Amino acid sequence: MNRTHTNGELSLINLNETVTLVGWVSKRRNFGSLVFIDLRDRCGITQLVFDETIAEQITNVRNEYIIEVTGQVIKRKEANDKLNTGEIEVKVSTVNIVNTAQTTPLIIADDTDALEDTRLKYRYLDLRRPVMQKKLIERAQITRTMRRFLDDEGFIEIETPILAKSSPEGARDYLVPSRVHPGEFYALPQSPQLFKQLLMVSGFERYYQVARCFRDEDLRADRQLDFTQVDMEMSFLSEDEIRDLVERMLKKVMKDVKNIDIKTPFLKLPYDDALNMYGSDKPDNRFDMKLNDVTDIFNSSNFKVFQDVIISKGAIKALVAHNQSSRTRKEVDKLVDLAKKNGAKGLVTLKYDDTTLTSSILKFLSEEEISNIIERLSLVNGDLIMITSDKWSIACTALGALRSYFGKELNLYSNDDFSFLWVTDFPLLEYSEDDQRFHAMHHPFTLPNLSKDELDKLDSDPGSVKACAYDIVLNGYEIGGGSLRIHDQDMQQKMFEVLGLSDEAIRTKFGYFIDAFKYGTPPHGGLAFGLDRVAMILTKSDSIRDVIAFPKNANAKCPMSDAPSKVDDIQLEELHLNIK
RNA sequence: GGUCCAGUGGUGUAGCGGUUAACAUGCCUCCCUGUCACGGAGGAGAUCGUGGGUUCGAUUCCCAUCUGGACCGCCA
Repeated sequence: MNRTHTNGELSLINLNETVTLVGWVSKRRNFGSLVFIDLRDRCGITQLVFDETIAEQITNVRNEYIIEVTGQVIKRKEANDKLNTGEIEVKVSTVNIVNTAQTTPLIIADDTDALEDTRLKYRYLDLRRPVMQKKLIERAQITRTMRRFLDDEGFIEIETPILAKSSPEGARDYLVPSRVHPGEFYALPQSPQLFKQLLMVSGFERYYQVARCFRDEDLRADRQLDFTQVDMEMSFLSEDEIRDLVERMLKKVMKDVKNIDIKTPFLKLPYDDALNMYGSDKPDNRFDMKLNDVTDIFNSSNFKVFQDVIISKGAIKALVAHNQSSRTRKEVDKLVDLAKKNGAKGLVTLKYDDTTLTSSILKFLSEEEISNIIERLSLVNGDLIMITSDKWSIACTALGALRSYFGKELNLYSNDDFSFLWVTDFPLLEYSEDDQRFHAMHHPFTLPNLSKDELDKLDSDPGSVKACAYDIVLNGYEIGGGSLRIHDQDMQQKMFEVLGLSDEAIRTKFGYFIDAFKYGTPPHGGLAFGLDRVAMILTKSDSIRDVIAFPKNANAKCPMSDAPSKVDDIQLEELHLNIK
């Protein structure tokens, strides 16, 4: 096609030029012998004018037809300042209908009224909407900027296998049956973790990959079955050096993609502080409203609930919401439900009006406790106080959920703000009541923050050991995480033991990995970004699905292609599979 | 696995024991030379997700089921 311009670029500079445009008919406005058509392509919209000499030729043209037109660029009588091309229009002299279109099941416009289910079923039409195109284009800009930055910093882009070995620690694996080896399976990678560490053993020093990863777990607004990580690994760098490099990369991304200058270095918040202050290991610090610890106030409380927690060495945490004391019983009950949903056994609420505390539990509290609360929480009239008591981490996260709720409900932050921070000093291990053993909080290759002669702490008090691990958080989302890795084979062996893996299990699952460490493994570490989440936040989308071209729905299905689907018996037979 | 919410013309919603099932938009026909969410006149289009129950009567109430969404569990 001989188009001379896209639909987003013509302006008064092109006045009187003869141009040829192609595109989709976005809208037609008919005045009988005078017709306007908004012609759309990925670059924008240009208004076409058909006068009485040619209007007849397009009487059958409908929305989403593709037409090719040639005409003269003329100045509009009245400009449309909503369009880049709003000062001009093209007076059409010849028109060619390139293709017709049925009426679309959804309106191809930014403010379509279709529900997401319909949009996903006709995703190819949904993606025609300029707003969706902008999101995917912005995502591509993010990836491009990251690639360029990493290339410039001496990173090598290396692809690792999609068909890999199953290592059932962590998320559930997607399995792929082997035709050649009956009864054996590949696993799709949850991340390229082991491969990238082996690339460090190989001596590439700096690796990255825009890697597809797969986890067979239930979906959420910010979680898909297959997703993309910008995966990086580096040798001979300290934690601080890695974080510095990542900060420079994000600074460049924010500048190139959003034209926003962000401040570096980012705030570094140890895990314990994040939980204590924000009730989350991925705090949104665009607004303040911090949690308060009030455990000591109730050290000798007569209130049974608090007593029990004191005895079991739990914590009592309080959250204060200003100007919320007028909430109705029903509204407060909603808050209690929200706290319970997030792990709390209950929630005590108090109101502070006319310099007086009121609450259903007031009768259990001493004068001293009451005055201590007022002082500790610096209460002012109109405050609503929420207190919960439990195991430290549960008390924190339950109130953290309430904090998030208020942040959103009361518009305590602006969506134009982008607040990055690091969460550091994660616990190395967390105890699983279900399995009666410790699990790696990050993964089993994370370097414990211990000197070599402190290693016995892994046996004596494993829960207290911190990891050389760090998450990068943006506006309350974990957008990336990483760690220094174990590079010493004895240490790695020790880790596996602590995690309760038998020698045999270690051998079959990670034998090749352990072996590699015998041949001179450099100190190394890295980080992986959740590209989808980064794109979601930067494009101000509500769901990760908006920045993925063809996502699955919450039920792990593709409404468009209907995947997953049944397969032929012959295929199953070839794969030596029987479906029960 | 669990909790909550929603299924009504193509699309998005209203109605919530008796309605000619309403509105917006889209679609079709006609009129219109300055619109850009064009305007005007007319028209077609819905077994109210499915199955059962209560009732003289169910789109409306109840139960089950299916579908979709949010969240919890889960996501090293």
